[in-house]
Amino acid sequence: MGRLLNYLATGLFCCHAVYDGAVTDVTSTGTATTPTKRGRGEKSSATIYDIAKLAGVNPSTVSRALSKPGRVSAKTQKIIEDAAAELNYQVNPFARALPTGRTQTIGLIVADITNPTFFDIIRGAETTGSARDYTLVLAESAESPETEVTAARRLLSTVDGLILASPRMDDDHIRALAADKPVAVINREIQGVPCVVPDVNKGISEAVRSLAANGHEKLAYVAGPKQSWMTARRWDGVKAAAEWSKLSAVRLESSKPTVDGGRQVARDVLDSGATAVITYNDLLAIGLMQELQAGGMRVPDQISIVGFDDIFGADFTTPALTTVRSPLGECGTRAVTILLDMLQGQDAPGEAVRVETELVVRGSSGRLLV
Amino acid sequence: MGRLLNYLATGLFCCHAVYDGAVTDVTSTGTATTPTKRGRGEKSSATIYDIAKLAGVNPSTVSRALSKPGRVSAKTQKIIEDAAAELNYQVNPFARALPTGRTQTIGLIVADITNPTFFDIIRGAETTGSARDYTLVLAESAESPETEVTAARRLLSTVDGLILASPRMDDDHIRALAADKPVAVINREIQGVPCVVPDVNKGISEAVRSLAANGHEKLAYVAGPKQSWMTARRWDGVKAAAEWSKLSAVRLESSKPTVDGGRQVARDVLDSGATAVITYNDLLAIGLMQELQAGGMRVPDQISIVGFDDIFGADFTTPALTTVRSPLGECGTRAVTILLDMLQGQDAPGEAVRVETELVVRGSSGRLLV
DNA sequence: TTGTAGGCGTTATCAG
DNA sequence: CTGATAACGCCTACAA
Repeated sequence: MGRLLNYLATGLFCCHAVYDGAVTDVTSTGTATTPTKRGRGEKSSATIYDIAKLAGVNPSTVSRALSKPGRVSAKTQKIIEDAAAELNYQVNPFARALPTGRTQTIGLIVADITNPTFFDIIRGAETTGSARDYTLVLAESAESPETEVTAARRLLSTVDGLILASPRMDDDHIRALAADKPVAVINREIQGVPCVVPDVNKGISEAVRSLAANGHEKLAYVAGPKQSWMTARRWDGVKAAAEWSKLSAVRLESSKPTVDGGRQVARDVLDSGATAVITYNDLLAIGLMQELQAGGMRVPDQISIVGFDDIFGADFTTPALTTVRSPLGECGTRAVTILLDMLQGQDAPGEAVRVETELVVRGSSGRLLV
Repeated sequence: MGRLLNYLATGLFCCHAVYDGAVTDVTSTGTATTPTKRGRGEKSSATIYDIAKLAGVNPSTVSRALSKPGRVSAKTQKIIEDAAAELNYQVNPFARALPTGRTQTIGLIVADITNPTFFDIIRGAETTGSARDYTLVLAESAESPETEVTAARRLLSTVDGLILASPRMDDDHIRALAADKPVAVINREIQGVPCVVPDVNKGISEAVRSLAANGHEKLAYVAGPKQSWMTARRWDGVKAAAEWSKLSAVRLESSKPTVDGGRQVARDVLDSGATAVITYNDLLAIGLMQELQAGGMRVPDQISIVGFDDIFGADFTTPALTTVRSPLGECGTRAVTILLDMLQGQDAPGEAVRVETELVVRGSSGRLLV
């Protein structure tokens, strides 16, 4: 029954009119040597056949003129363009995609649309994509590896290339996708697949050094989701930098990488005795800070907090959040660029593209006032 | 030259292999009565022809079995499904879209991806869309009416329905789009087009009443972009509520509806002598609050600030922002629902769908301490 | 340079 | 219930 309604609904589409007409035509002409659809008063978009008729040339010539200018005499070119303009012709992307395989779209899959981390990536991708005339198709995996593969497979068949932001599925799945069509990965490094990865080391060592310089000796790292490739990288970075700066570092787990998760981990942070905390992301940092402040702690006098990413809103807090900024927007941009370059035949970059992270010092970190 | 590269790039696509083979086939068979593409070892997705061959039935039967189950005998149905599974068949959405007109996608155009207001809308739309098996296609208009029409036209030809969030183009353009395909508008009301609009009155009157109850007598409204339909509605609401509560209300202009714009308008706010401010959106409120606090004002003791929307991060500030919440996510959801219902043949709702706004009292508003 | 004639994968019509 | 077969709109060898 849903089906029926579904079917009737096509009445809303312009092309339905075509059908009605086409049927009549066929019964009368038999062999449709003249695929001419005559004017159904409506707006139902014009085809290259309409243009051809109006310009007095063959449809194929129209196709050539419109898709690869230069393969047609300047004169007919103009005639055709004028006709196209007059009918305000628009290519039918689907019809073009069929023989061509190209859709002028790129897909982006994010783990969680709710997470502001991805906002910048989305924006970066949309902006640089549409600058090169590509449309962005968005999907979310809801942090589930399974949903992610499904969504990826579905998308992959409709787009020219796919971007996976912080993917949760395993490496092999990703490689399988990449074997089909150009794929770029953000926030994770996978051999043989083009990746854009913030290089956490610079930012982290800046952060740890700054903390050490401010008299901190005991550091805690609040980790993110276990499946996250990044949470491990960041912890590695923190460990290494701490060692180098002769700080002790302890790793704490969070239930989820959100403001709420941050609140919940406050107890553990306190118990750990650390005077400085670096969190897996800004959300955790913000939640943690709120909870600690609510408990009477003074930030940064008694405890310093450093977040990660510099998401939208990180500077809304009081004190504003010190954080290791990942150029998320740039990641989106770079990923799209890589994809489009591959689409033009260029090789994928041999190894992961690294974008710099940097410490953004704001109010939530500073000297320890015993 | 870019063209050439472009062309070569198709080698990356699975379907290129089909071409190579097809060409060979044609030269040998002449009339392609057997459109059979034989196995090109690759993964290049299977077609209903492959299934048909494997199942020993006609392609058209496969099509029926797969698209509208029930029009085929239970037995063959199963055979076909098994075959499809074995070849892990996936429909080609483009091929399907061509005769059908349906693409299983809906488009969403936002004025500014940068603006967190839209994040919730995007999320709501993506979520409820994909729950009903629709994919979201995203585009931005960069606040420009022209870009918006262009993007809209381009999108419209590729999607089943279109959502316009806070559109900047004029009513007639929108009606024209709506005449072609189902269109839903968020944050603006247009006769004859399905709209989802937060009903500001409830939230605003709550806000103004609360302000009045706290001893405020002079109110300022910081307006948003001139082209924004909403900025006018909100000002209307504020004026009316103020009158009702016997407050004086003055309208101030902002340069842009951002944190920065909020900072810049601080001077005017001070000069106005108002002790309470309602801003067009949260961003303005946050910027304004930061600037006032930087200048030594105490919020809310000396001045109360009320934002609009309750965007992500509105509660990161100190004091947390009091704001009139618009259920943006719900707007996205509702818009998609309307669209999909229309796609199923239901009528568009006769008049604008109103979603409730409500005052969220947090720390930035309160009693005036002279 | 332009016209001719398939074919891309699906759906839909019309016989059987 | 199932098989042919013609569209859908566009692209591209190949021939003229």
